[in-house]
Amino acid sequence: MNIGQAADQSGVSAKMIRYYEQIGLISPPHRTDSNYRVYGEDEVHVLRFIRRARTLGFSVEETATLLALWQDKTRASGEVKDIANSHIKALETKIAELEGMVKTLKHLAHCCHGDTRPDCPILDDLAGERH
Amino acid sequence: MNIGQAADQSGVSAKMIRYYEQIGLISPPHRTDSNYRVYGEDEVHVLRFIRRARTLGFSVEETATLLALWQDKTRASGEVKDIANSHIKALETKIAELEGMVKTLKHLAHCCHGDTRPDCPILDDLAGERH
DNA sequence: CCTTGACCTTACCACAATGGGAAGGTTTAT
DNA sequence: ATAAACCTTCCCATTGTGGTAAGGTCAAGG
Repeated sequence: MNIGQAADQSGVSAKMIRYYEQIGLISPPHRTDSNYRVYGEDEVHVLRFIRRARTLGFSVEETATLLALWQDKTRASGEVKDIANSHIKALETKIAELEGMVKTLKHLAHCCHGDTRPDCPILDDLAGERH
Repeated sequence: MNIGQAADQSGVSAKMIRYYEQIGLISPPHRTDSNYRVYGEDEVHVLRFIRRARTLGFSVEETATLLALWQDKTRASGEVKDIANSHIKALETKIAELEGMVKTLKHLAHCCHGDTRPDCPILDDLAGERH
C-alpha cells in the first residue's frame, strides 16, 4: 500500500511517516520502480504503536526505546514499567506546575472586579506591586 | 546599566532580552557610543513584568497584550480578566489531557508485573492488543 | 490516446521560546 | 600592557508538526 493508505490506516500523517523514517524511528520501506514507498500490515502496526505512544505523551525518543523493547521478544517487562513510571512522574510534575499557575491566576482573577475601571489586581501582580 | 545587570535584576537572560527586543515585545534601548545597550529602572520593571507573565504560562503574544494593557492607564480591568480567564481555561484543558494520560499509564503500569518476564501489558496496549 | 485529478517524490520554510557558540570589539582592573 | 569579563552580531539546534512548491506517476474517463 502507498503512504497515503498507510497514513489513513495508522492515523499518522504521511508527513510524519516520512519524518519518522528520516530520523530513524522506522526503517525505510521498499520502493516501487517509480520510487513510491510501499507499506504492509506490519509497518502499519508499528505506526499505530508509535501513534499510541505519542498520544500517551511519550517523546519520540522514549517511543523509540519502547519500540525496541516491543520488538525484543526477550525483554524484561520491568524495563518498560520503569520507563512508564518515570514518564508518569514527569507528567505529574508538569501537572503540578500548571495547577500552581491556575491557582495563582484564579486568585488574581477573583480579586479583579473585571469591569470598565482601570484598577486591576492582575496587572498589579504582574508588575510586582504587592499590596 | 548594561544588559548583564539588567538580566540579573530582572531574571530574564541577556539572550532573551535581545530576543524580546528583536520580536518587538520591548522597545530598543539607548546605546552607548560603543553600541552597548543601556537600561534603566523602568526597563527592568518591564522585564520583570514579562518574566512574571511567562512564569504564569502566558505566551509571549499574550504577554505583549497584557503589557500594552498595563501601560494603558485607561484600560478596563475586564479586558485583563478575560485574558486571564481564557488562559485559565487553556491551562485546565491541558491539565485534564495530562491527567488522562497519567490515568491510563497508571492503570497499565499497575497491571504490569515489572519483573524479568517478557510479558508486558504496557507494550500490549501500545501495540493495540486489547485482551 | 490524451487529459485531468489525485496521488507520490524531494526540498525547502515556518512555528515558540530558549540555549549555545563563534568571531570580534570594549572596558576595567591589575 | 595584558588578561578577564564584558558586550556585539550572526548562525545553529532544539521538538514535532504543518505548509508549500516544483516536479514525477498513475488511474479513470472522454
